[in-house]
Amino acid sequence: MAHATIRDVARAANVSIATVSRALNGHGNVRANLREHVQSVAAALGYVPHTGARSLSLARTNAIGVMLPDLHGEFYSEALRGIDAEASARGLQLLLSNMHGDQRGTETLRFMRGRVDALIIMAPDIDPERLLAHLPASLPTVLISCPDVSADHPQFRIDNVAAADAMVEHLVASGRRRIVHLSGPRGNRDAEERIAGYSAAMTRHGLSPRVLTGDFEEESGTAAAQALLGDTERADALFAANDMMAIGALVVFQRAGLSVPEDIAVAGFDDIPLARFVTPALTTMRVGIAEIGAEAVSRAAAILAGESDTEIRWVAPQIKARASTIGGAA
Amino acid sequence: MAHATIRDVARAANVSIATVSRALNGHGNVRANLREHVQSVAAALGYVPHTGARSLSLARTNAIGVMLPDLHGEFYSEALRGIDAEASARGLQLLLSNMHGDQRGTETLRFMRGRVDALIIMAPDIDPERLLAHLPASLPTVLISCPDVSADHPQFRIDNVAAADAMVEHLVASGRRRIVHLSGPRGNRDAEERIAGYSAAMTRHGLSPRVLTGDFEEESGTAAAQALLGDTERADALFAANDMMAIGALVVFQRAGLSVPEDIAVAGFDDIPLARFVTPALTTMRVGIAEIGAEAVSRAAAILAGESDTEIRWVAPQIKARASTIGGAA
DNA sequence: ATCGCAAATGTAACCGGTTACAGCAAGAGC
DNA sequence: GCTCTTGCTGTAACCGGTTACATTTGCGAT
Repeated sequence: MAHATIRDVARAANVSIATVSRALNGHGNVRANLREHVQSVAAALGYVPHTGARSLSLARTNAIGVMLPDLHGEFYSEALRGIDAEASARGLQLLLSNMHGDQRGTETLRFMRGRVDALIIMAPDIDPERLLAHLPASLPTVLISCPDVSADHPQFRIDNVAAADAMVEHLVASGRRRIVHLSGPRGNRDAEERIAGYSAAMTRHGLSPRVLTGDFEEESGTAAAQALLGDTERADALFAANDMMAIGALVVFQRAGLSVPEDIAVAGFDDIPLARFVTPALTTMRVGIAEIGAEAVSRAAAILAGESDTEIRWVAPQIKARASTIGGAA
Repeated sequence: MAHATIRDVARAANVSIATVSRALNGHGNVRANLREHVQSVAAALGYVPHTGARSLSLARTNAIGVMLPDLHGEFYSEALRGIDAEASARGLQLLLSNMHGDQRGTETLRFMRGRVDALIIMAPDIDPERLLAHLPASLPTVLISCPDVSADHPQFRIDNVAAADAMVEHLVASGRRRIVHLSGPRGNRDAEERIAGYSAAMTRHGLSPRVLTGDFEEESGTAAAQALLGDTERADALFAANDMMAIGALVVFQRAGLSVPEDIAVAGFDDIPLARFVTPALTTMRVGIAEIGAEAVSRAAAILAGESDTEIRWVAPQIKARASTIGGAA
């Protein structure tokens, strides 16, 4: 049996649809016993309002669209967790759409029009023109770690340059010299900035930068570590641009009989939950992506409430120095 | 500026809204050059169809509602990842709604009516009457690990009893006798069934069951391990009802100077990605929740395509014996 | 030029709600 | 008893699309 509509309720209760709407939405100007009658009829029919229709006439959906690259690995899952926590606290639903690496993904943004009140986009490796072309005109949109496409949108930007620089400082301070960087994919904003910060710090210390290119997946950490094992003069530190690559490398080093951090230090980036649990615990830069996600929802909600916000909010990652870089497992 | 509507396009192109609709949706019966004209006008105006309105008249949303307990910990994140992968492969969007432990969460199901074509519900600790009361009548709904409320819905059920039994067998086979079970919260279906399987196997071997009650969170693993450390005759194996509790306990044991698995074996349940990475790697039961999530989407899609499906599909977890229970770190 | 028919286009109803405005009844004030 | 308010209820327009059906157009055949 199909769902009952407001007209079915009106007919069964012998009132007009306007009255049903008012009675069920608590609009005050309905006689008390009539209101109760309508409510009981609605309950008896198992009436549930059609949210789609409702939001069409209200021009309000109580939903936020979320666009992420993918859900692989803990990083974006953590982001989504933070978004979700804040959204449900505010009674908002989430409409999810992942780009899965392919640039076509932006087109799914079109399908969000009319279904959401605001948008949260996290897309570090999207083509700027593409993003700009698909960015909806009349929808509050919070950008997290996206290319610079507009000064009109509230943004979160991670200070990758300073953070990567700080990580090199940490490694140099603990006596490392041959520090290799395993980067994320070219074209990814976070990846490029981390390379820049790494290179600047290396150069400042008179060390020569060496960058291997990875793709943020565990396997590319595995591959990079195997490559390093073959070197005649082996690196004494590997700084990976995210935690999963660092962990992939860590496992390979240990399996090859090297001890971490004595033979080689390993550091990551992001501080995903997993980082604390590997042995030795992984040194990394804490980004706090779940908190950023939650805050993004708050900013979107504030804009919906009428505030204006075009601020670029900078996030400064914090170093988490753990056993994978600081020797003497004291 | 507000978004352009189909009427704006029609006016600007000097045609009727019907023609615009047909031209943009590729309905064939539009003169070729008129179609192009309409398309260029639409592009010039930055017209994007209002998906909400579209799905109201089509009675089709191309979205699936997903209801999970929460996104804490990797288990449900993995489930969502599987669901998401299959959904985007099929061009479906996901509308997310978490219950966050409180039973009120089911009410958010109401807000899904009219917004989604089908529903996937994973709710091992929901009150059956509540679930039944809020289960929408006319929406394909796939249940994963839910209480028995209906024979009319496609379901996935995890064979927790057999799996917990098998884990006890594994521990007994490796010489353990004082095997303690750290359960999930009372009222949670998975938790109760794992207790049952554990108890049955223990009794069969003439061993006395001992169950500590946890809540599936890491902290309750920590607490349980601390409690066990105080025992005079200490347990020689801890079988936790999920991986996070097992890992919490593992850390405490090691910090207290015990060696795992020599002094005490530790086993979990779920095989979350993290389980492979702790040291020693965690023995666990692989549920394959991401695959289940993906399959749930496929079943929902099949029902939407007209198939009928009221099958209860049983999932048999596979044991992953790793170093946390099998001695001799060979 | 006229007719017939197929193809293209327009008109209007519909999806399921909300709400401005109109209508109506009852009570207050004279 | 009559008018004026006040407050409840109903009618109908609207949100932005789709599409059945009616109408117009274009073209070939006569």
